[in-house]
Amino acid sequence: MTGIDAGVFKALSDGNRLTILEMLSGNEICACKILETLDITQPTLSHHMKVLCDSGLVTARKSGQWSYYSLNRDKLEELKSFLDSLRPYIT
Amino acid sequence: MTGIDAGVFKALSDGNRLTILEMLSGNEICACKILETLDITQPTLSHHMKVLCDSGLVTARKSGQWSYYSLNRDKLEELKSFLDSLRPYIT
DNA sequence: GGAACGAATCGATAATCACCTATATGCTGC
DNA sequence: GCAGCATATAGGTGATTATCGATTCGTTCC
Repeated sequence: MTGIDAGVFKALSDGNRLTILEMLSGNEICACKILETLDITQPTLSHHMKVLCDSGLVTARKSGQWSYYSLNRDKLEELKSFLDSLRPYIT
Repeated sequence: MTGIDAGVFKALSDGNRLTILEMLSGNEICACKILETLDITQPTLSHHMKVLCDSGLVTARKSGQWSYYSLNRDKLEELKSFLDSLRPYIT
């Protein structure tokens, strides 16, 4: 109906990815910095960043050999709009 | 950090469950009504409703042999608060 | 009690996914 | 070119999950 994609929520449905999003709040962060924080290997982080980017929640910027990530405002707003459209039943 | 549970998003990460939530927007609906709409079997619907209830997004009410479901306002607010806490990076 | 109905549980299966190791790619110096 | 570093991809594995048919449970009505 609303046309929102379950894929966005699938991207959010992992503890490590939620931690990454919290790290990105207000910041643009390099992959290596995220790797220091999480207890996962580099390929696994790369996988998670791909999921987040593919979902549209995160955008990537490459500078030389480094990758910087940040939150995508539009997608966040889209998510909030969807949640706002869900009205609890008034008894 | 925020302490939000990835399980809530896991519950949202399925197309059928998103459709169910949209059906529940503003309404309290009987399971049999949902079953009419979705192209799934009754055991599968029962599974999805359990996932939604366990996540806290949906509450169930039994009346005789019927089960009625509705959205849980508090959990929805919790979700919105989390999304609000995610601030996009200002360039 | 017994039939009928809505809903939950059981058991199984195919698909998805998070994670790893190993390897490849791409960029930056020298 | 070559060494070194950051990141991406390939391939594989164990765990989770969406789905089904069959069955069970609980309620209603005769």
